[in-house]
Amino acid sequence: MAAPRYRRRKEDRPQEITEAAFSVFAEKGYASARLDEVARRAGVSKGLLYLYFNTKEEIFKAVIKSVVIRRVDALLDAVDTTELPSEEFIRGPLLKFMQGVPGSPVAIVIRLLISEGQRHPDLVDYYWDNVVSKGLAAIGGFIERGVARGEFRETAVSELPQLVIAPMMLSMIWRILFTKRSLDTDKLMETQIEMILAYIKA
Amino acid sequence: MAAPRYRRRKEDRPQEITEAAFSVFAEKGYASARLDEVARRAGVSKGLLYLYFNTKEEIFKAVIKSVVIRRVDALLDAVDTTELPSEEFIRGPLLKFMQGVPGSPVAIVIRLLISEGQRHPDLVDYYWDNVVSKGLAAIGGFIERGVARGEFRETAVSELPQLVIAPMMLSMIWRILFTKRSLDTDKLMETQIEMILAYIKA
DNA sequence: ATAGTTAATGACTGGTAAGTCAGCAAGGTT
DNA sequence: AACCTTGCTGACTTACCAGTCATTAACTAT
Repeated sequence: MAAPRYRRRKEDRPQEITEAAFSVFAEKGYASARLDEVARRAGVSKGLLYLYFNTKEEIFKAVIKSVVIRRVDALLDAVDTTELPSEEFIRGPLLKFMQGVPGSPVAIVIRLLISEGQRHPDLVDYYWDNVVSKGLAAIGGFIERGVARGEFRETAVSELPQLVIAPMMLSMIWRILFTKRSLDTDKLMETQIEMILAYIKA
Repeated sequence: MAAPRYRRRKEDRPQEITEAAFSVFAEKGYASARLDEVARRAGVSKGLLYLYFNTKEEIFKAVIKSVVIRRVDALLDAVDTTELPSEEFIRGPLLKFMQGVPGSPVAIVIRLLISEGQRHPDLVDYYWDNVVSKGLAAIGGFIERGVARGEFRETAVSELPQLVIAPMMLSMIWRILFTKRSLDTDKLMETQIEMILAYIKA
């Protein structure tokens, strides 16, 4: 007896589709991504996509959200529960976290958002609410905690946690555009951290 | 006698077309931009586009190049000819230049390159050669000059001029994605400059 | 004026890809 | 085994848009 031509796996399909879609969007961007290609990589027919999602845009949003949902909480928890002095936490776990971002799926999401954000403002809001605002608040709050403890002095950095992540952003863009040209992105971020610490230390 | 339906203006057309195309690409991105719309905004027929350019891609490249060609040289000249001490030049003209970038067409070009760069590597090379490598070399060389003069000490910053422009990159991305959320991008860049100067001053 | 040159038009074509749907078959039910 | 439900298929439809080209008309030269 022949193997069945397909298996019914209702539970697994959505994730398989979003994973395939992520890889296609990552390579092609939203507009140039072909749903036929998504279906092919997911090992299903194109029609099946439309049983789980209504439009290409809906697939896109599901992809973004599926990537965002993971990860961020790890950092937030660490910030809340760490026993380390502020300076050591910043030099250690925070720096390591930042250094991991440019090579992670988050970088691809950022690129997709930069490209398509204007036409999907609700997605941008979602990303803001779940990643950016939380992340910045965590870093900012952490610095303020250091100030309250007398470890740091009061500087503009308290209100500009973006300074901490700026080299991370540049590293992401660099990798997207200038893979060929070498740049020690780890050292870039490390140096920024050293500079900030030297600047704010009491 | 009736006004003519159109005027023949061979000299002006290419620029008019690239300006119209820039505005459409800025709003829609490359893939979603419609050449009918470009023609409409340029006040010409679609067929005319193809008398001056062979493909949509060629128009895109002309747009990028037309924006890049301007501007950069101003900074480079200033770097070469300034009489100011390094620290004052960095605090003054260099900071002002950087603060102007996120609101300029350069920011839109960056967005287009982030979106489309993977499929137009020659454009990325062009941008690298004419903007990024020159700009970074100028900043890096300027810092090294300060070191040579004894104004600055030797630090990792000499090999990482990207640190200077990182907040500028973040500011561009911020404006693209999070226009609604306020951020004092001028102060962000200013603080970074202060921090770097404090860090590298002899 | 007249003829010649070429900038410019706009209806058309061909290819492409999102989205549809009638039928099929996997797997459960009795 | 016969029947039913529904996950799944893939050929099809429809709309759109980059790129074409036969035609028109603005300008030039004589």
